[in-house]
Amino acid sequence: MAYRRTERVEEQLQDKRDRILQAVRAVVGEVGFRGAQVAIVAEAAGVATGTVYRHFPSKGELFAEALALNAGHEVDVMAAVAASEGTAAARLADAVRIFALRAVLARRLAWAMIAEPADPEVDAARLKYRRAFADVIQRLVEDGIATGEFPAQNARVAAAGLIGALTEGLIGPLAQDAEAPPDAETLARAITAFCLQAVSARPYPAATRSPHDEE
Amino acid sequence: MAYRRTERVEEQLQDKRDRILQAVRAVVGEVGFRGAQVAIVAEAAGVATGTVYRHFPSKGELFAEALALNAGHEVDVMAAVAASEGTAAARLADAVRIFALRAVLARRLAWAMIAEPADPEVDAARLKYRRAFADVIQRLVEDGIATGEFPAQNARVAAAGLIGALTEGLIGPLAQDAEAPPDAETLARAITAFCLQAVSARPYPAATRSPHDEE
DNA sequence: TAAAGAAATGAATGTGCATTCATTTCTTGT
DNA sequence: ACAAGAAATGAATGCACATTCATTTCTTTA
Repeated sequence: MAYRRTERVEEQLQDKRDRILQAVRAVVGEVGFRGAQVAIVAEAAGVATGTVYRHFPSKGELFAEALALNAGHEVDVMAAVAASEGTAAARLADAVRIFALRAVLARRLAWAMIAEPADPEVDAARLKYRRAFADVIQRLVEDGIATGEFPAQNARVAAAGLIGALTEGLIGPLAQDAEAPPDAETLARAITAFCLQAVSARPYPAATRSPHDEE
Repeated sequence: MAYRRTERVEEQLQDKRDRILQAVRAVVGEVGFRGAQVAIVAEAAGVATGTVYRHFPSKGELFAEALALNAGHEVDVMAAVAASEGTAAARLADAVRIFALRAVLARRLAWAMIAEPADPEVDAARLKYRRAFADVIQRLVEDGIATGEFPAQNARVAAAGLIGALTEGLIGPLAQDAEAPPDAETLARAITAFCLQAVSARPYPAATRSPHDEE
């Protein structure tokens, strides 16, 4: 025998893998998932097309992992904010505001991560991380309820609602082709204000009429 | 000359066009955009593949028009509810609840319309109708502010937030592959409660009340 | 009933990319 | 320095569908 996978090679391999993932991030951040074809990513990573397939089984899985990397990081950031000092309301406001701020500062990438059509694997990953974000927020809402800062409410539904409000608020402005760029701070603040208000309010006594249930 | 496009032919043509659009609706409602290929739609419409292209310039535009048809109808329904009698709060609650209810009752279709990855043309149409929904809601919020039912707030942001909350609340449950089907009524009610609370925002008197005396 | 024009047909074509794989380049132990 | 194995390469392949278009069927007027 005359070859053993040495430590050094192992590292180079890992390194190349990382570079490919980074390249996905870079390319997607520039041309979105739609424009991100494997050959382009490979070129951006300084690697041949075929090499990509020595590290990832398919385009879908590669992209899904790249998304997981980013989303995972954002979840960590949010979780860190959520774990900081202060009232639940303040921490919730910070979590939302910082998420929004970061998204607006990397528009194209954020849009791709949040909303751009992509392979099913990518969509699955998105779902998973949406849930992760929602969990962080849900805990904050529960904290707030426990301390009496927020009224009793279904924290699970509220968390989903906040995530929805957050992404919707971001997608509108983000989807524009780079024009009409609302000031990042302003946008983030407006969204934050809504989110905070949304969980702070005392629940409205459920209205129950039922006309209009047509068809 | 020996041929003139008569009234009857005109009607048959229009009719065929409509049938194709209906077929898109049916197919997408069953297998989603992903599975809806032109040949299948044509078959469902009882028409040859090529015929589709005598009525629509491309798959993307066909599907976008089909989406516009559905979304337009839903906007109308919501607008009708919004224009009915009652307080702004009650009308808002009904608008949201009925939208949610209708969506859950046609899960697959709703998911496709709201969130499934699709051609860029379809995405553009989606954006447009999201704005239409948001406009209806925005007006309700403004009404409520005017009557003092809701506190002063940025109605535009609030409307976007509600749409986001609504769709997010729906997508989670809707994205599941038909399993874990939460009771439609219950889900719709939970989402509605959140949405109403979100804009109602009577500041919660944190210090002076026990958090458990409502619910 | 025939000729002129449209509309419908669906098999064949074209395209855009992901994926493969025969060949080349690099690593390692002797 | 060499042989044995791995890893990298990128041109060639394959595939899934949208789209086309030569042919057929239908409609209309004279």
